[in-house]
Amino acid sequence: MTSQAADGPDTVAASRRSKLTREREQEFFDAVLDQIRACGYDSVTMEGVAASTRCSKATLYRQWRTKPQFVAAALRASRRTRFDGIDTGTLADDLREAARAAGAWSAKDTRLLQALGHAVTQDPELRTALREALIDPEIDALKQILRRGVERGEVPADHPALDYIPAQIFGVLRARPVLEGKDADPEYIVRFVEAAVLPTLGLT
Amino acid sequence: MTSQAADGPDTVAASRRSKLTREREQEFFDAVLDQIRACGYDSVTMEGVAASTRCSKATLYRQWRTKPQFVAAALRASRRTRFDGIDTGTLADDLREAARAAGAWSAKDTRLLQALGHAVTQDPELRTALREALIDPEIDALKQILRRGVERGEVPADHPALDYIPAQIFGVLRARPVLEGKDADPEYIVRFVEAAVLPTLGLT
DNA sequence: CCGTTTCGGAACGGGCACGTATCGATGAGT
DNA sequence: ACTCATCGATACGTGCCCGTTCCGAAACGG
Repeated sequence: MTSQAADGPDTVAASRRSKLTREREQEFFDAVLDQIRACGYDSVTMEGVAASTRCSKATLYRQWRTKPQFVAAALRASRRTRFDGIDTGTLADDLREAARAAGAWSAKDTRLLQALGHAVTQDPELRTALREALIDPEIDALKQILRRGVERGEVPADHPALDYIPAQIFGVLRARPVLEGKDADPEYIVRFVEAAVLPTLGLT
Repeated sequence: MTSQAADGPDTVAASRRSKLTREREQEFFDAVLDQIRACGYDSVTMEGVAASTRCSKATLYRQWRTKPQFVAAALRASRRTRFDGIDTGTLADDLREAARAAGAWSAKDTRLLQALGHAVTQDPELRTALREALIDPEIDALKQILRRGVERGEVPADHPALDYIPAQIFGVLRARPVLEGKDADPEYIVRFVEAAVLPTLGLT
């Protein structure tokens, strides 16, 4: 009893219209995202997710009306701040740190982005869910890093390359698997920042 | 008669095991690539292609055994050198020219790349067809531009940023639609090259 | 000019996945 | 201890698409 209450008293008391625990729900989300990474969005089936989590298809449809809504919920639940809260004091080190985080970040989420890349253009809800889960938080964090650098006077506010830096890092991250067939590891992306981004900004 | 012979006498005389003309074949290819851009790879159906080109499904299956093989053939047929043969004499202008070409290039082929992005990880034949049709030719042309610049002494051969330039341009090209929701037009990508790439290489 | 071949059209069998409905079992709340 | 909602399992109806097959019609080729 006491051990079960460790989940948090109000967690259960709070309006849970379902008997599924949060952990159980997260199993469904992990399963569907894993299958999307492996087989692509279209090839993922509710039946497959139900089978791999040993739950009933009916259960999934009771909680989420349809497959896109289910996937969107999974994305929203996996929303995490990954390289947020970086603040070393200098722009160069902040960017290096962000690059390192992005490199570690890359492997799984790049796959997810790739697999959802086209599905997202069809379903608006899926689109916003993906943006809010994987894209906007990181881009915003990056922009904040840059803004702090500008405020410290490390780089002029109207530096023409500033606007392109998020697209550059995101782009290179996603381009390497296509061009070289390897995932973009931290070493690769840090080296890129030091070789291309920092010199452009006049740092180092 | 004479006007029909304008197709080329040997074009017909050459071993065409099929009654389909090259132009007719290209209609099929254009149709399937258009549908892929519009609906994604998985959603494309042989029935849809047959209907939109007013041919029989049987005809498609007579020429190509299966859907991936058909799409791969379409990709191989659409293989074109886009920004090849650029040679202005200076590295900076070559890169500007390549950027302009890439910007015009982008709209349709970025969509195709996006739509095929995941399907390609499943089917090796599709993968090589896509690489040979859309990726390798452009990357090779870009590398040649850079190599000529090195040979002219405009940039040191061991410049650390050199290796990243193809990935940068490709990456930024594909990143903008995701981050900003607009296609990367020539103006955008040329501005990027001038703001970020050229300064990094020490070219003003 | 006539046989042969491939064309376009249509129907078919098979499989698969969506989303629904039914049914006993189980666990929570009173 | 009893009730009731939700669980997992399963079966079902529907629609879609693959790949095949059959059928005239039309176009080559000799």
